[in-house]
Amino acid sequence: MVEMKVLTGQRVTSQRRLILDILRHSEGHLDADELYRLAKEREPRISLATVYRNLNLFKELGMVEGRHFAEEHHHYEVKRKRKHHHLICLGCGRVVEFEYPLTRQIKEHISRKSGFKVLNAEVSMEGYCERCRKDRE
Amino acid sequence: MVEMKVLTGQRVTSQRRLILDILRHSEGHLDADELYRLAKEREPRISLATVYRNLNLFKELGMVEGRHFAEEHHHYEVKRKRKHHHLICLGCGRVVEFEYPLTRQIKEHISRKSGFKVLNAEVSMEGYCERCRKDRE
DNA sequence: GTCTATGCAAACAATTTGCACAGCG
DNA sequence: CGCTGTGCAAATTGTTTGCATAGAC
Repeated sequence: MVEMKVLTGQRVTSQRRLILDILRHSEGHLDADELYRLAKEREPRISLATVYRNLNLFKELGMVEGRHFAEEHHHYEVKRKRKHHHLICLGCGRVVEFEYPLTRQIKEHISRKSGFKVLNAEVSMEGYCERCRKDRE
Repeated sequence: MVEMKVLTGQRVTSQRRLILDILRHSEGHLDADELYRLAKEREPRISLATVYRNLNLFKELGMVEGRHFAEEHHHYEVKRKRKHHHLICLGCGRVVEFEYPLTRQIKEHISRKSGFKVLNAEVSMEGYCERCRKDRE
């Protein structure tokens, strides 16, 4: 199982396969509880503790990232190769991803000014999505 | 008291003055607990509930913003006029602010592509600060 | 004096942990 | 068949709430 390559040393259990599978097919933005709900549909005996334990494991292994968006949105997403940013709708809470090459120049500028070694840069934008914008009129 | 102007309708209590004062003099990045600790130094009878209640009040009034940085950093900061971004040190957790004019072009580009009405854009970068970088060698 | 804000303790919500058993390797 | 992962329930942590009293206006 190719996707399990990262689990070296760790055991590949049905629960772990299930959790990863859900994350992979979920457009990437789920909180622990939604994930638990979805997992129970397929495997009713799974426990919430297992979901948390494995999310933490996957984070440590670098397969999954936790994100804390503005107020009350703790999400998890599978790491992908292409770096992407986030758009958060203030109306419905929906999170949309977008790609944008955050220019090397910005990072270099900041590194120079701050003394930080910048590894990672992420933009998040807030606003209203098309649907919510219409609803607000 | 000029700084209290925003508290229209609300009462100006010693606790509220204290909390705002601490936030204002703290370089802006504190979590609820640190704030509580600092407040108790000056006013030992203050309660944690009061800290939370007032942080929420200040947020509603738009005087203070809550931020959730990568893993386990729920901070509050007083809103200032100049828009700024954040640099988070993966070593020591320190948060440093920087200014950078996030060009209107980026926002417009995104708005067009996504249908979102973008109100707000923020960059956060992760890396290692000068000190931690040296420690890691 | 009235009515909002506070302290305290109890309630809640989200996440973590201890233990005995299940099941991967 | 040994040892890691799981389910369950209890523990912990972060935040909110109800109630009687203090104190701003």
